Amino acid sequence: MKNLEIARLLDELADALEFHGENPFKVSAYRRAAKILRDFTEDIEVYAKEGRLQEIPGIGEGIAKKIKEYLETGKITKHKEVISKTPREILELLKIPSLGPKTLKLAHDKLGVKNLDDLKRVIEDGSLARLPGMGPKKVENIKKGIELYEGFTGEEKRWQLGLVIPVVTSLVEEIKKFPGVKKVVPAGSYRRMKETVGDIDILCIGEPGGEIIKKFTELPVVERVLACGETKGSIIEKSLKIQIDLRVVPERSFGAALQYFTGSKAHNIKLRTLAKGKGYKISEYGVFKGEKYIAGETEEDVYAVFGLPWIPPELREDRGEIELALEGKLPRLVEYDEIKGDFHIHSKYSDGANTIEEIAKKAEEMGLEYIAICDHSRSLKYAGGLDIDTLKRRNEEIDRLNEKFKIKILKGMEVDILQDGSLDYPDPVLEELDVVIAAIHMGFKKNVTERILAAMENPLVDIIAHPTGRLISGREGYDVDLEKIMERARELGVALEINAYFDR
DNA sequence: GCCGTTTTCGGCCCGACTGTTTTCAGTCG
Ligand SMILES: Nc1nc2c(ncn2[C@H]2C[C@H](O)[C@@H](COP(=O)(O)OP(=O)(O)OP(=O)(O)O)O2)c(=O)[nH]1
Ligand SMILES: [Mg+2]
Ligand SMILES: [Mg+2]
Ligand SMILES: [Zn+2]
Repeated sequence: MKNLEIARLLDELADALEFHGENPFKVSAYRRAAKILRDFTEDIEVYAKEGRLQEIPGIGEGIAKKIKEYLETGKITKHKEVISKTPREILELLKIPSLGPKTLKLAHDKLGVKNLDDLKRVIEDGSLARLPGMGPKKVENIKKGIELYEGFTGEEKRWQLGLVIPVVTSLVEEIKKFPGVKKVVPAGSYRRMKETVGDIDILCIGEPGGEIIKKFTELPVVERVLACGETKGSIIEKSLKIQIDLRVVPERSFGAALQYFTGSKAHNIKLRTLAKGKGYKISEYGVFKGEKYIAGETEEDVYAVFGLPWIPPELREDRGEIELALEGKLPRLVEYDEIKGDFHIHSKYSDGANTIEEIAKKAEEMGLEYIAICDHSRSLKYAGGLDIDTLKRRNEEIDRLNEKFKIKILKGMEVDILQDGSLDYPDPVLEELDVVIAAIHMGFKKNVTERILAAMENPLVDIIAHPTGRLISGREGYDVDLEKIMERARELGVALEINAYFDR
């Protein structure tokens, strides 16, 4: 699939055009198209072949032509042209916080800055600070930006959602203790439950101009203060070196502000444009008609002004959710309280963190009806895979615990699919189990589709674990024909796992 | 560059923080 390659080129074209001072709306149009391609789940080449590119909102005549050109020739002439008159390393410098396209262009035109070393030189010799509109403080901020930039390694840094949860939870508790704070909630990509987050966004109710932001920037977890104003502040947090943005609004704006701060940006722009068309204005302070405040206390109120139901944050990506909401056709999402059990739990017998008893207790507290303990099988040595005797002992322990607990504890295993497609235990061992998950953990490149298909043919196999094999910010998925696997799984009644662990 | 039951031209979301300004530009959310 060439979606990502094309997205990268369009983004680079946008950066270069912006550097050269092109119309900002044109620049946005390229960026928007790049994002659409990056989020596109189908192969753009198929769309191109069928002549349907312009059916995609945000892709018009010009960009459709460029996509076709790339698919046919492997390049985009316009991109080549613009890049050829742009110094090779200069666009990279746009990643430096507080250095944007205008300043960069100025430094390039007036001082001949072409790369990071040039930039550092004009900072040190004072020439950057003497340019019109520049001054010592701006230069100091760019200098700090360079330090941050050199701290990121290579690509834009993002954090797995599960890794930031403890930081967010404890921070929210800290902020709740500030005087004058009524409510504190996480927003941004964290609330939208994205796989990874680029920062942490937190909203609170309080009086603007109070001490809240100042206190936030003085917390012990603060490594560096990036901004500190009346209604918002930004810091870098010590343990993860992640940026945290705090926004403060009054109570009557809480819903509008939560809507704004939850995003996504594209969702906000779509909603605000819709409002504007109907003669309203939406900001983080509320919905307004002229000067008049119409709504803003809750998110429901804000959406309701436009005849929309409340839209779950997980859907707010401008991927058609606003159109569906308008038609009253939003999909119903599975809620936590609908989850009846968990089929994939590792215990201390293999690489889990807890004993089966501890797990059962916790699961009962969570209101689950059943759990399946599915430890790793014997070949997976690095994850404490169980030999047949240990498995037997573990099963006996589960029998004993089932007498003690109300919750049903199932005997399961996550059995490795070996290189030849056979399973890691003989059938008589599998027959002792209530649940058999089959999974590939070794040989990701070798005949994955065939091996999974072979494993599914065994009538003792109930579930295929993590069928894509991807690790979020770790590893591309297996080279696997998922459609083939889905088709056969349906025929055989084998379940395909949706693994919700935060790096899967 | 994209887009359109008020438009095929002329708009394109809206606001905070900072530094450099004497009324605003740049950067960011
Ligand atoms: N209306 C509007 N809202 C924005 C804009 N940029 C950001 N926001 C809102 C929506 C975002 O979800 C929210 C937080 O901004 P972030 O830059 O932290 O983005 P977000 O958390 O969505 O993604 P991230 O994982 O941090 O990259 O602020 C913008 O240009 N316009
Ligand atoms: Mg964010
Ligand atoms: Mg943010
Ligand atoms: Zn596994």
